[in-house]
Amino acid sequence: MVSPATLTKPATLTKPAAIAAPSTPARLLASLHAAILDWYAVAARPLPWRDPDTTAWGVFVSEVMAQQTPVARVEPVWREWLQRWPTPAHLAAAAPGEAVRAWGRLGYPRRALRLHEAAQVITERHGGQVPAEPEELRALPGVGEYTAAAVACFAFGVAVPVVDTNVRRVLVRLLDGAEYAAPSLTRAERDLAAAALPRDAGDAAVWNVAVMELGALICTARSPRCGECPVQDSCRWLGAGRPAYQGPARRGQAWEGTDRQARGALLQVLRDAPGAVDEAQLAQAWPSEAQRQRCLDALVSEGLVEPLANARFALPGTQLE
DNA sequence: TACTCGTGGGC
DNA sequence: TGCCCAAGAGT
Repeated sequence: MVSPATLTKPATLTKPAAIAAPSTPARLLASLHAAILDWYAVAARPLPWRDPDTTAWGVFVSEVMAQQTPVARVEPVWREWLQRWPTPAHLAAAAPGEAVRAWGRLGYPRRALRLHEAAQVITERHGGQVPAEPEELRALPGVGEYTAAAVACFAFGVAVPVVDTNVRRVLVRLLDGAEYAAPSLTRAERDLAAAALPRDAGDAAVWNVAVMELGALICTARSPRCGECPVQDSCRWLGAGRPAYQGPARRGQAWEGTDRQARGALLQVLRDAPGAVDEAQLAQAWPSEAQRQRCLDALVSEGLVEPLANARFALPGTQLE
């Protein structure tokens, strides 16, 4: 394989690399592979979607649910979904509002809607089978670069780099010596992840999930357990004395009084009601009228809420007679 | 690119 | 205790 560092581009298109991709010697890379794969073999959590019997659909659902949501919270909801909708066709046949309701409190409920849309596309255009190629997966609603790679790799064994927030943090600490990765995924990080991928396809699939697991359990964002890390002796960040992050300041997510809080309150009312709700019930959940109207309009236009007659509302396709 | 989009647990 | 952040995607 050609080292990314040897690829040449016109100077005008070359951006400064957030990560100075070190041309990691093959010998060091091999020892990192062995240490992390060995660690994963004994430390991996028994997540149900890692079971060899789990279908590609099960993997797909788990990856969408885990977007920005801790996996510990995903597990019980995932079990309910797979029992209720064991194939894409089962979900596609359900009302979209039922997907939103069954999403529960995982957050970002538009993911439930997109998962429902993806199930319809898979059913109608892919013969009910989750596609195996990253490019086909990427075309499905709610599937971005990460999820496409994750499903291709974990469900079908396709040897592509899988780069999530855990992988980014592990690689930047281990190989670049920084505490945190840049705010957004850079070209240099993609190159680094590709260069770090084991050549053996079988090892590559396990490597991806193993690095993710290392980031989730050991190389955590807040309080990394460096003393338990299988590659602590090779870590540039630890070796440098764990220097503090020097990049652009991360802005916190405002919450109190935001539209996100309002939308969450409104949708909770609709999730918890068996059928339609009226204006008064929504007003009780969010008294500010202007903001309530704005958020309700947005929820309707996004397809998360269905307006009914007489100023009543319901989850889409779920209103009772 | 920068911003929006939920929710809850750990430190 | 409040703040940070979690297997990102869409615009």
